[in-house]
Amino acid sequence: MTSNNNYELTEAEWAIIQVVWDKEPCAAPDVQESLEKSKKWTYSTVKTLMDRMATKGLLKTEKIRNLILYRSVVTRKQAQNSEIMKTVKRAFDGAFTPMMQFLLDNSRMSQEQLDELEDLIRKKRELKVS
Amino acid sequence: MTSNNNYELTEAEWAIIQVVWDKEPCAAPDVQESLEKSKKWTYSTVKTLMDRMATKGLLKTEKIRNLILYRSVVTRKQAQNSEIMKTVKRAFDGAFTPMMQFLLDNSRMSQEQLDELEDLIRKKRELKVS
DNA sequence: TGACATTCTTTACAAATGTAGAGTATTCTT
DNA sequence: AAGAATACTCTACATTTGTAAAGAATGTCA
Repeated sequence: MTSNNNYELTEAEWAIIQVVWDKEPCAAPDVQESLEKSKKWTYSTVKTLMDRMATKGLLKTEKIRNLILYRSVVTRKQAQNSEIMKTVKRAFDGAFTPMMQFLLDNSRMSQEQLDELEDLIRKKRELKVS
Repeated sequence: MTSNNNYELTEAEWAIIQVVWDKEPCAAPDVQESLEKSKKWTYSTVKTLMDRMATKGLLKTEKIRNLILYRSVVTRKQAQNSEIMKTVKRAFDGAFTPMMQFLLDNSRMSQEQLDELEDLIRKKRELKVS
């Protein structure tokens, strides 16, 4: 596993790939429409972004007649992971626990969310033991 | 509290401000020396970055004779917070718990770290109750 | 006071990112 | 088949980010 496990997406790329994950395979006009509300990008803009993403290897394409279908290459999980890694490296000197701590200290979480979290920890523990 | 609670730093800016937090007030040559090992930036580069940061309001300056002292304007905590916010918004649709879950699932944490975490949760609970 | 050292200022330039217009090719519809 | 609609390609341009050279200003020391 010496693969390049790093997939950094820009802000705009995040917006795009979210839609792709949701609807792939999909064409550029689809994506443009989906984002019409939130971003106000023209077709041109979306298409340019998507093609750049394909060049970068974030998306792959398949041409069917006059239509180009896009699919994701990186999974949501991979992208999330890269994003978190970037943050923990930049802002927490690479240390996870301080980052978690920060999250706990600074996010207002409901009783239920705290329960959930404890549960997750418990499960993680069990995995470790077995 | 309608203040602009958003301080996004670039990669390079993170490197710089970490040093500033450590040694402020400090001058550009100091920072350059501190980063000599990790980054291989020339004085020019560092100085340019710092001045841009001052323009953006990330740092402030005070001129003493021929020396310009820099200080941080945003605290580490603020910057960390912005960084995390960015990630949670981009990659987790703004939802904290899924992000935590992701962290738990995907980071290998030691037994001790899990203990620590549980402890933090407990403390958080107590705060809520009281 | 002249030479050296230090720090600053100005300017520049390439790559990445965000944004999109104009024109072309293809397909559909009547 | 011609016009309308759709999707694509090519080109462009401003801003931000990373990186730094060249030269001016200031301070220091013999």
